[in-house]
Amino acid sequence: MVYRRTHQVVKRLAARRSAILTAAREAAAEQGMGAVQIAPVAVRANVAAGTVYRYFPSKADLISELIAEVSRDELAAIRRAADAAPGPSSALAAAVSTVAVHVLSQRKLAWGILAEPVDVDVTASRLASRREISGEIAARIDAAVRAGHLPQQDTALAATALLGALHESLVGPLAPDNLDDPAKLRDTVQAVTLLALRAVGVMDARARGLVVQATVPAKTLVGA
Amino acid sequence: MVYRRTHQVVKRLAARRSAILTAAREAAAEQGMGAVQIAPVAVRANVAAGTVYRYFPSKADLISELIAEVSRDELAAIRRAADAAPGPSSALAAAVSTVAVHVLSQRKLAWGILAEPVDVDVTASRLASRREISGEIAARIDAAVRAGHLPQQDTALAATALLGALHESLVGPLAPDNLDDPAKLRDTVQAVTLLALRAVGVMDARARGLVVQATVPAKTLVGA
DNA sequence: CGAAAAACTGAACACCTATTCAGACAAGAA
DNA sequence: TTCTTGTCTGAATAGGTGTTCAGTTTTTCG
Repeated sequence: MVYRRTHQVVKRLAARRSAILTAAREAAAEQGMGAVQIAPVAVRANVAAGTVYRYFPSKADLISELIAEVSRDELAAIRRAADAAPGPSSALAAAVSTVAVHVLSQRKLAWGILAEPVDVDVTASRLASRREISGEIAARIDAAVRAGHLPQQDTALAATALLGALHESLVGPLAPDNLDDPAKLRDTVQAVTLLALRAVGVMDARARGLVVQATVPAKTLVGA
Repeated sequence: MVYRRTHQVVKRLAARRSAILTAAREAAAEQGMGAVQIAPVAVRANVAAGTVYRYFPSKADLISELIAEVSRDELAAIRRAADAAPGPSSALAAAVSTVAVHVLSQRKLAWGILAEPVDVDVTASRLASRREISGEIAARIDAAVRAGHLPQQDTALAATALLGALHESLVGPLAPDNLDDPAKLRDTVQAVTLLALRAVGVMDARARGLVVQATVPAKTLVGA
């Protein structure tokens, strides 16, 4: 008489949950956060509207989890890129240009995660997301400072400022608009990376070198 | 039989319009854009809800005008500060630290104007506001470049990035929270101004000097 | 003053989408 | 198979706020 979830059911439940999240992510990536509405997302995920509520207590929770998921992916990418760099300064350069490239390649999604007005309260998860990414950048700046490559500074403030600069200039309302051209995109990534590195105190000449180093692998990856 | 507006009436109408805008601005400054709702604003301005619609076609128009108004004030302050500076580099420093001080002294309002989620569409006026301010900063960067104080660069992109850095680090969700302490506030303004100047290519040592110069008048003004 | 025009009022309306829930359906145990 | 528990459905509900508009007050002018 005890009803126990069979393995098959557990798998189906997980798949559904994931399908809903994916549907939400796709909607956000295609049309922005505004398009993440329960009914359309449910249709996209092949479930009824009510079903969504068996997996997420509320729309706010759904979006929060979406934000957390994207944020995890982003953080992992940043770490991978930075850890592969030869030293602290180029690790910082790699981290920054990774953020730039990612943000640019998913502009709608990035804007949605970061700043797009949403009708439900997602401040907490947005805050958490920023904390994670900013913390990682701060750690990289700190490493470069400790290595004597950068002047002493408030690394948390600097990291936040860098991210603000990247976001506003790349996905903000004043962002350049012809970034579909790969060459233009690369130039823009290099330009903002250069600004970021100089901001924390890398000398102009050295910064230019780091930027090129950090961008080349990105290019080859895209080409591969 | 032709009804013509008497001078007195014209004045009263203008006063009402202004009262409504002021009410909206106060609400935004105290509790954020979310508090700018027709009914409460009407109460604050001592009119009925319906009356608001005799002055503004829609809530979106009301908020748009609020944004434009604040933006005009801001732009004027930036120009004043920059024009009073002795040279292009210190004009840039003055412009940047003016933005920083203003944003910090009206944090809720700034956040509302810049990035707070609003239920109506205000993208157009936010865009215009950003364009104005960013254009002004870009012009100042350009002047410094032409004077040979800064390396050649995409000044529009740089200006946008600088503003993003200021906003995110000063009124974003990760902004430091104990900025009511004047000393801490001054340090923060100086820190972000320093980041901004270095970002566009000012040498560290020179940047530090400019920052101090640009911040001292601000301090004395506050004290006056 | 009295008529006409404008301005104002505020309660009622409209709209939109998240959320609910009673009934239908599927899956496990006996 | 049959009973029970779990899951799904989707139409109906709920709640909140921008907007309207018929009626009231104020203003102009002969």
